[in-house]
Amino acid sequence: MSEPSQPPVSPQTAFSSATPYRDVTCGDLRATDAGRSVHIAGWAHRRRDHGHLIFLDLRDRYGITQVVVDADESPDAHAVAGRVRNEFVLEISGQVARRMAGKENAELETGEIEVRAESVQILSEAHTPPFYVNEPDATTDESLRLKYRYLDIRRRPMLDRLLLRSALVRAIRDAHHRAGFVEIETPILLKSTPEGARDFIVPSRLQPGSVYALPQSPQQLKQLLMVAGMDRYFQIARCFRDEDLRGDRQPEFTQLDLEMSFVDEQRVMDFVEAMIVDVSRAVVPDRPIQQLPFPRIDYKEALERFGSDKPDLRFGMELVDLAPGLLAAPALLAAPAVLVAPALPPTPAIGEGSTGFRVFDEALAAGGRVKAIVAPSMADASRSQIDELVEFARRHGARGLAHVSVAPDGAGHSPIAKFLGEARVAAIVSGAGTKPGDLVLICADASHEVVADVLGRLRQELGLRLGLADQNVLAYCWVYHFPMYQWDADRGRWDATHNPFSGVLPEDEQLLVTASGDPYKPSRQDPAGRARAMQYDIALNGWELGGGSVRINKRELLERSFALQGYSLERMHAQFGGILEAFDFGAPPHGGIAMGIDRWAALFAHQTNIREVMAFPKTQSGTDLMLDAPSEPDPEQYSDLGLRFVGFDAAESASRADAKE
RNA sequence: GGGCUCGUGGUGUAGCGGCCUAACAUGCCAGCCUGUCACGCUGGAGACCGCCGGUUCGAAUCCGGUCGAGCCCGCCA
Repeated sequence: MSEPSQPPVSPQTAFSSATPYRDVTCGDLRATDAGRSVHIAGWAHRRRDHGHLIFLDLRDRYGITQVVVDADESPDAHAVAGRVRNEFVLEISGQVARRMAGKENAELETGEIEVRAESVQILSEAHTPPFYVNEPDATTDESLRLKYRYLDIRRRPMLDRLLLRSALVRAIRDAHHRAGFVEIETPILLKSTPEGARDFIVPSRLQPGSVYALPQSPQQLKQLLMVAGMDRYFQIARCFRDEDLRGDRQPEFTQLDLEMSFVDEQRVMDFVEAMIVDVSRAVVPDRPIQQLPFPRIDYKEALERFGSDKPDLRFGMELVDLAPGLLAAPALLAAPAVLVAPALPPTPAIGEGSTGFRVFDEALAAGGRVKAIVAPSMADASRSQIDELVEFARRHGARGLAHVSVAPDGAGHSPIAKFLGEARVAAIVSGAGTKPGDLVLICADASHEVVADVLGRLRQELGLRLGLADQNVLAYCWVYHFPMYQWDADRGRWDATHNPFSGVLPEDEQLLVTASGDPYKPSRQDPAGRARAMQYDIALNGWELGGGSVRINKRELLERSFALQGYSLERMHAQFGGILEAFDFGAPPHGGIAMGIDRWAALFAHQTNIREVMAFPKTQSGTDLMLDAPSEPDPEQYSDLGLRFVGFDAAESASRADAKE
């Protein structure tokens, strides 16, 4: 084998920072350089004019160097320096000198020296910037920052985040090359896929009437690369989804996409985990990883304990099932040892018991749950704070949110105590594992999903609000064994929860059948609803960082799975013919993952918003304020494409027409 | 598609029915200043309060609409 593992190092690429305009950068000079004659260039960060003496702070990406212009030493340079304003681009030549004793600036890397200017040349003048380029901490309206992003990037915080992102991508590449992965680009002009997010569409000029779609991810292509025998592939891939934006979602974003052949779930997770550890240690060496190996949590357990499939493990506050204690309470007053054990899913034997509170009883009778989280030290929450939490719960589908506050003496107090009675309130206080001063927040609903979702979101929100999460810790965890499908009642079929090609756990393979016996007549009662996928998500500090699966590589199984998802054979071939045919030519077992680089970079940079780690992001309404995109196309562009612009919807067109009259 | 918040000199904020001929800080312009580093001192210019309409004797301030930005729900296999 003659596979080059490392590219040869060319001496030409060890490129010095010297250029015709400079010998050194603004971050290079130290005390040992005193006496050197240097050329240096950069932006005027700040000017301090003392009359005969002018100080210029010269800035570039690498640092800031103080330049002194003395009217006696160099009158010409002094005259030019008098005209300099902030953000002018300058080229300066002079002598490096140690600063006078006591005048060093410990804040600057170059603070021991200064450049005594012999000449100052203005390479480019500059308007007064629309915000403070030289005060990086000054709060600035984000739309201004986006409109003048090139100025925002001159500031240290944005610059540092882009450098961090560059380091992240580099570390990812290094880790993959070390493990024998091949980096391969896949097309941006692709074919539309019917499922999932809305596609961005690009009309074809050479095939009038046809369109390309931009990839939502290179999913099928990476599987084809496995069929092609590439064995280990990765890519830093740009992906596109035409959905509404959020702080953690942009219409175009970057994924680390990888796929491996001859693997099972464990093997993929093992590699990805090792890669993540390497990358984290390389990029943010000061941030401790909470637990190694990463916890691997079954999907059902994650919902049961944390109410989330991307739990933030930096703090506890796990969900507690109150039903057993409530139902048992009147008879025997407390059995906390049993109640604390959180993880096991089954609801207690219901039917005869009552909690005394109708809302709880109805939820349980309908097969639902009564669960709680304990908010530490929130017993003294004000009425309006509680109301806000109730409102939060309602917004996420709960009908309400009950609470019990624990007094200093350990007694529980609650507006619903009159229904529950003392014994049951005591059962909640002890069963939930409270301490005096805690607040128990209780959600009951006929739907376990609603209870989990509401309490999971409350947990995350309160965990951050109460400062329970260590901002420095990286708590990675795996969540795996997701259900294969969820029932789509509107369309009467099963939807892949993740990816239509995800494989089923071998022991659940026999569940991929319908109750009706006809594979093309799925129903809610199908055993398929219980099937678990070879699917795993990686979460970091409560964010979904990525997800993947081991794929189905057997044609027969793929057809069964697609049938459950409502695909006739014809439609399956129309949509996925290429990959299906490929599978007939020998597809190895394979699996992989895709991870959100933007989110990863944001978390590394302590940001809650991926725009902060993107050079040129779009606003929430999908516009680029700097370039003013999107914009109306030229009519000629339509005719080339065989398109005609029919305008906005009827109502809007009418109102526009009215406006013109 | 929906809910909430915000929009006042270049920037960040204050003002929230008459005291506003709109305040403060910073920036900008001019002058002075030989050791500053958020230099300092003196003086000056700069906003009709996002836009449109309404209520009122009177609107930056209240109401409606609209535009823009943000957060959230829906959406995001």
